[in-house]
Amino acid sequence: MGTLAGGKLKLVQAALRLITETRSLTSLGLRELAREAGLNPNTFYRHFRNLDEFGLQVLGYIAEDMKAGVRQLRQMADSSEQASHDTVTFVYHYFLANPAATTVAVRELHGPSPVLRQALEAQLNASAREMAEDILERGLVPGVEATVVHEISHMTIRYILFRALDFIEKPEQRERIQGETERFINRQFRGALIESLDIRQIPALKKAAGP
Amino acid sequence: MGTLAGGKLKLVQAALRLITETRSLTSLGLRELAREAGLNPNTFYRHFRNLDEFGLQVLGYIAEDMKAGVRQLRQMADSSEQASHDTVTFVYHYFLANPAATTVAVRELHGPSPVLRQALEAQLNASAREMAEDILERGLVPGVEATVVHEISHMTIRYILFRALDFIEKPEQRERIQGETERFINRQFRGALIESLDIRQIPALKKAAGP
DNA sequence: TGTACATCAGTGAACGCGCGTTCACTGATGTAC
DNA sequence: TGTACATCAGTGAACGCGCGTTCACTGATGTAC
Repeated sequence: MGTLAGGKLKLVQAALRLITETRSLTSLGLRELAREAGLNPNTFYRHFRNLDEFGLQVLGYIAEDMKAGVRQLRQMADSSEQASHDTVTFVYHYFLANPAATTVAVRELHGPSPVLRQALEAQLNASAREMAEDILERGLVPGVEATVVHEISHMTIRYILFRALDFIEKPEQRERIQGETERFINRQFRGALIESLDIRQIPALKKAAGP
Repeated sequence: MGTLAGGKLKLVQAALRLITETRSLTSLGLRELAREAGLNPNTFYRHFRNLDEFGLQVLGYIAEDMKAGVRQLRQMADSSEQASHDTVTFVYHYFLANPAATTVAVRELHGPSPVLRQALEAQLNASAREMAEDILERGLVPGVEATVVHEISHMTIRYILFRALDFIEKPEQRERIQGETERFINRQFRGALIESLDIRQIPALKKAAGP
């Protein structure tokens, strides 16, 4: 929030309240938002020029919140071996605590508004970069090139995000989803490790993994 | 198509024409569809009870089409080492040739209609199962357990799908996206291969990959 | 082969509704002198 | 410290529009006897 106050804040919060399992940010109407915020429809125009501008503000609000989450994450997970487990646990708990923000991100990343898509993409890329730099600084995966770490981070961020909806909506599958996500990450990095080695050092892999 | 004819077919085709970069299946209106199909709005009700039922029919239409594509895919890619490259090439070319169908799938998989989400999920699961069985029958990844092959297939299908939109919309990035997808698949299977080995056989991996 | 009837795709007019947007207005808060 | 004015968030009424839906009707095709 920070810079947001008064009616502006009320409208943004109304959006987060209205976004549920079956609603996306883009589908919210001006009158609907004003109603939920307890304001006159016209008041919307005092703060935003149109619904696209409003969407961007909501995204900004969410991004700020997520950055705080990431900063918090950086301080824990100091054991190398448990890093992926801890990270995944943390991120999914964050999603669970912020279902509206998460739903917005998932829906709009492939949604119909190019403006919002682009803004979200930029935010995800920033998160991926941060994650990669963190991994590199800590030396969590020695032997894997920096560009590859960045590529895998990029994939991982997106993978986690698009499993987040199921994680939120289907409690009975949470354990399974979390396990799959951890295996996903570990396989990516281990697979990358092999790529970087001279494969002929490892007889058992020769046949299957190719040159 | 097959069972579809006349006005029913016209409406479904109108939907595929209307779905572009900025429109999703759920966002189409009854009057809009009828207009595009050159029919009276009421004619819609002669064929569908409501828009949800219509959406399911469109999904069915698309699924039939995709199944034909998969059957075609099964007949090629007989070289083990080139399997992932060939498959990825084929699938992305299919997406490029059917942009509307692809866009529908991506958007609605995380879209606002639970009915459509569930239907799409079932179709993706079926595709993943088929892919896994194909890999197992051909013995493309010896040493990886069947359940793991299924899990990776499941992930791969989703990964490819959600990169499909970028692939379609950003021609200058196609080569990069395809390369990343191939590396994604190879890393998954190679990572899985290591998991299944006794890690102490491979000194170079000991430190990094953990117990 | 002809007649009577049912089925079915499609039409045109009309409905009530919620939407985004505009206009003129109010009252509170801040600023200049 | 007081007065005059500008700025700003919020209001209420009204607009035109496209939407989903209903009704009564038409004409073609299929079916029974």
